[in-house]
Amino acid sequence: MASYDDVMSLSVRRGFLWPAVDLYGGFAGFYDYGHNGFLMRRRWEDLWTETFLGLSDNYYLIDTTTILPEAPLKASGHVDHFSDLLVTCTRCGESYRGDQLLEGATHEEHEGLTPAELDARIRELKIRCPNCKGELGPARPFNMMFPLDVGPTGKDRAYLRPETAQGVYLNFRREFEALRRKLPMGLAIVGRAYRNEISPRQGAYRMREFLQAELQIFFDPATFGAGLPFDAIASAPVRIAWAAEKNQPGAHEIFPKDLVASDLPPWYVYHLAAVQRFYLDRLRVPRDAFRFAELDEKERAFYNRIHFDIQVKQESLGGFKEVGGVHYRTDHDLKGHEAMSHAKQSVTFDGSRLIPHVLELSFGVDRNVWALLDLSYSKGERIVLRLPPRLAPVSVGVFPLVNKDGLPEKAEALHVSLRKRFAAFYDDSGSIGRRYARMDEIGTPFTVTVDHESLEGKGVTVRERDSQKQIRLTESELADTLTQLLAGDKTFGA
RNA sequence: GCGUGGGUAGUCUAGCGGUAGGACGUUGGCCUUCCAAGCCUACGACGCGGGUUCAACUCCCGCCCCACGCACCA
Repeated sequence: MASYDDVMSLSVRRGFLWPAVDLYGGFAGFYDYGHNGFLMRRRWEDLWTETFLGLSDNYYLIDTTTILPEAPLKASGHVDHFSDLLVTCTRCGESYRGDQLLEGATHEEHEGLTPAELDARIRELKIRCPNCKGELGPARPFNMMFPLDVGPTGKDRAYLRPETAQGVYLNFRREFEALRRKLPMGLAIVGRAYRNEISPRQGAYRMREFLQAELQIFFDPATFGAGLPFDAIASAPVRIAWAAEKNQPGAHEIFPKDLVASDLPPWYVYHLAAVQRFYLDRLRVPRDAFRFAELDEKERAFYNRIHFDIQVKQESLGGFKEVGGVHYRTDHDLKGHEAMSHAKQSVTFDGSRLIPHVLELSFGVDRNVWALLDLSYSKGERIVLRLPPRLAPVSVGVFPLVNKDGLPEKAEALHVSLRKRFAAFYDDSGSIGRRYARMDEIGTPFTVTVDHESLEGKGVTVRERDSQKQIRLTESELADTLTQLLAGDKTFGA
């Protein structure tokens, strides 16, 4: 059980994460990673990449610009749907979205109005503040995207990308050609995205600059399901909370075939199972702390036909919180870019001509890092970060038992040799217990101690973080055994 | 953005209109044969800006930042 302050305090103290620019009082919505946070994050990204690119031989990482001109973001719908006109009540100060006020009054859709047009309509319809009946102030544009003026004249309107996905869609045709016209084709980006959140909150949970890891899978809906090894996931139930239950704490355990029976496409269910396996098996998230939460039609974006959030239960954030999503975006994005750019996005594959559909596996990297810090945090006599070994910033700590009799020299030599294969860290400061405690706090799974017996060729001790138990290994077997322990191929003490 | 509460070393915290104290951590040393021991040593803070005052960390104003609630989160 970790409170928000527990996680943040450890993060700051041990070099994981802290508010950016705090020298100048901070900068809301922006966080910096320290040395351990960066290592842990990179290990998460590596594991993510290995897992999801591993779903197919035709899935790859690409990297695209973080600044996009206006046109593609108009095509994607972000310029119109990500920008709202806000109207503030002059009496009670409450703010409303202009289009929603008009819709409430006329039951018609109102999009693309200028601020002046909206003001005129509000006067015409005599709309008052729904909260206090006060007079409404002038409309002002609010854009969730950060606008930029590119070039010397500043006339080329551009934005920081609000999601990495568009970079993939813009490169679909190039990659389809370069990857020799095969479907399904997967293109992933791990990179930064930017949203001008109205009120950033809860540390790394809602930030204005954040990292996404997104895999866009392009496929033919007619054949995608048949090409997937559905049997491989059929026996494991998937944890689901339906839209109506999202404020309840639990989840149903539903077998894949029953999800298909409830109208989800087999290929969609297959990917839910793959995502769940990533969380439960690779990230070692406790089963009851993981679920998919369905979004109903009102909640999901207009282009998503099917949308389940990936949620992880975090004490520090007050329960199940979104860390990613599985989105069936249909052919919305490619169609939009075709219409705007006039560049054909349809392709011929297996004898049929189509604009591929897209399944997006989307993950907030910072949110995932935070969730793992939260879940790993355990506090007894001392704080222990029970990270999965793959994610720990340091894999092996190396210590001399005492600082005399040549033990430091021997331990340092061992450290130098272990460094070639592991993220190893040497420490001879303070007592041995203190050094174990320091390693526990950053989640180092194993520590090796050189003692007097080591000088006599009787090996070294290896301590396991979670059990605090020790075994003695000869120096010749040490490296291979550590490799097996870290990979989970061997159980400690066995 | 609105409301409530808050901001003192790296972390946690005491305090006062007049020299800012502690604990833990960190540094260096002594000691030490396995889990934050002990002794010595050193480093280290009043979020920012303005005002009142002989004097402001303390009172007043503005801003920034944080948590929580509301709103927002295509």
